[in-house]
Amino acid sequence: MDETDPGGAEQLALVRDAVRKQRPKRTPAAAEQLPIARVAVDLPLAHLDRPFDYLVTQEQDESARPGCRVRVRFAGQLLDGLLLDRVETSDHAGRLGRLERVVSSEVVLRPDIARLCRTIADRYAGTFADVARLAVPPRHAREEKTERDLPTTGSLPIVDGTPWESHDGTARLLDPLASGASPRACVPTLPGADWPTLLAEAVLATLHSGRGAVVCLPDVRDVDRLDAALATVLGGPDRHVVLTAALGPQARYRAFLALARGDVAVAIGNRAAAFAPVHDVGLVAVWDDGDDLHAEPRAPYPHAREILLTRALEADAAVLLASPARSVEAQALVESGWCADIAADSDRRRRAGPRIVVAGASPSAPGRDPAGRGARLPHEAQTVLRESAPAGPVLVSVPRSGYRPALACRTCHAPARCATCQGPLAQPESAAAPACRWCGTVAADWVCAECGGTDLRAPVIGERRTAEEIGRAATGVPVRTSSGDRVLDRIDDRPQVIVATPGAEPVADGGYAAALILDASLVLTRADLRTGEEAVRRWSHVVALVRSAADGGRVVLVGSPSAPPVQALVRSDPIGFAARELAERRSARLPPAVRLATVTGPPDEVAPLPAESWPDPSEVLGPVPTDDDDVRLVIRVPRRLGSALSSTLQRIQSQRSARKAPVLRIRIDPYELD
DNA sequence: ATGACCAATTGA
DNA sequence: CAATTGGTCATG
Repeated sequence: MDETDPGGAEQLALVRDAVRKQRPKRTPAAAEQLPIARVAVDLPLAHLDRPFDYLVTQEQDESARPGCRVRVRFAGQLLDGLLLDRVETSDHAGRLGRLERVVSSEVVLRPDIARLCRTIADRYAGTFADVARLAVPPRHAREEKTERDLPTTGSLPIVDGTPWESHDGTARLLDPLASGASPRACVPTLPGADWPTLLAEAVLATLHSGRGAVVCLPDVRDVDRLDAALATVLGGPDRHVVLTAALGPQARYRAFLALARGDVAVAIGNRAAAFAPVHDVGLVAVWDDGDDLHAEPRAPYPHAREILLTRALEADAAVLLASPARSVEAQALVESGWCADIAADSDRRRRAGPRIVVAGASPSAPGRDPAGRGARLPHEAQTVLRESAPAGPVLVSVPRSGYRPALACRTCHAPARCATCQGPLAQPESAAAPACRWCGTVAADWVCAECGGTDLRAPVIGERRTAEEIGRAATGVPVRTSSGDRVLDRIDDRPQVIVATPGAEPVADGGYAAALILDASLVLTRADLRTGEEAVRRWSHVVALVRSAADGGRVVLVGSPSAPPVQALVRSDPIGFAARELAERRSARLPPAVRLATVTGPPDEVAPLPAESWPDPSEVLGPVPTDDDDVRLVIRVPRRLGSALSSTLQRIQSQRSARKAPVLRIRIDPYELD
């Protein structure tokens, strides 16, 4: 550079000036108090599942609150993050980057919920980011700008507690809840019980202690019923919010914010509500915890019951598991002494329910022989249908929807397959021709691939075809169906027959005069771990909708009288059944008696896993092929080693993700094992 | 994931 | 000898 050139020196000075002006922006003054932000960065990688520290600038000091959303630069790219905490010093040796941006100062992940996410991630061998995604709904900026709703004022209604009297729950649950204690109870609801009011009263009692409540229910219809009951019991619709994915992003975020801001203290919803940011939660409740809808289908597949039980432990809240049946998991909690069993004695149970009888049907050939003893609708069932119909609605429960949902060869009984794609054939409507359920091709001139037969039979009858059959038998009474996407919610007291699939039964205003449970044998032939438990659960829901025997209520179950699930229903003993199931799980070493994990992935990836250092003692089974080209490994350990098993699996995922190996699917205590 | 770095392998 | 590929490491 020529020193005699004044212009050049001037330019250089200008450049230096510009550089100096930029400097303070790159390393701005850090906040005076708690200048370090611990951030959970939204990364899909298991080996980076830990907080990272960033500097909070003075300008960000106000808005960078623990629990808020931030943007950070991580490994060169801009990523979303959740600010977990503000601290004075960092353990990190290197230079810290600054928070790129505080997205909003709205607190969406309080420290207590963050801790819950961490516990659940660890339990299910997943990552914090995956669980936090379940706990924090997507942001809707417009909702954040809307004015804060004023918290509902005015005094709470008095706890009436009427439905709890008959459940022996006033002194054991309602009173402790109202006085600020945290009882834990498993409650089998009585047939005919007004369960939405029962749950709403427990919520009201909790509110009286100055605490909030979270209730998870399996499907939207159950949520709607509790929603209505809460509006009545709490003296208005504003003391609780509904939180389901079905709400749509804006309404969901509005409900979420009302809870997060402390404007509302009660959250109800499906499994998505388990992480609801209710302040000072005093009660967590689950309706019908045995319903598989409570199991989250996204990784790491947590179960709403387990999330809420964990939350109750961490927040010292009360627990209420209510259901007309009893899950094996709930029974295990009762037998371990962790949960009180608030059950009416079996005598009172029987008196509350309808008279239940079993009508025999041949389990080998349901649907055949329409007149004889093996008939799908045997004589006893037809008699009850005819006698009860004038007294009110009759519910007919069938396990399958559709018309003829499965077809087989009349000669050799082989399942009928599509000539084009080998898919299963079904007859979708009364007038329709058989067609493939996979590709839709109409099977015009079907020929059995096994024996050359040309006639089809239906080993399984759906709800539509059943309605058609019953329409012929019960003349003069309207027959309607309720299933799948055409669900009836409520029906009135007039004589009518409702053919419904499990979970789609409408509530009858004055209770059903009678119910027929068809194809019980068909349901019980499935060789699944949960077959019996699931059958008792579904049938118990049907029984709960029927009038008591004193009011003429009757139930006919068509199936084998000797099958244990049928016995449990007839004797009104879902608890005894759950206890026996649990004993069987113990001797078969299956959950919940043990902790079990499945690892699924490509054969080459799963093959080296049996040599891993699993907790001791443990059992490693497989790998065995699954439906697709993957294989599955099963590892089981005693319950006390459950967390050791999870951390081993977490370590395996971390090591794999660090060397860019494909992630394996890991499930802890899966709902079913195929 | 993304990028940096290093070492081994491959090709002209 | 350069170019390419593959493994390891760190990311605040």
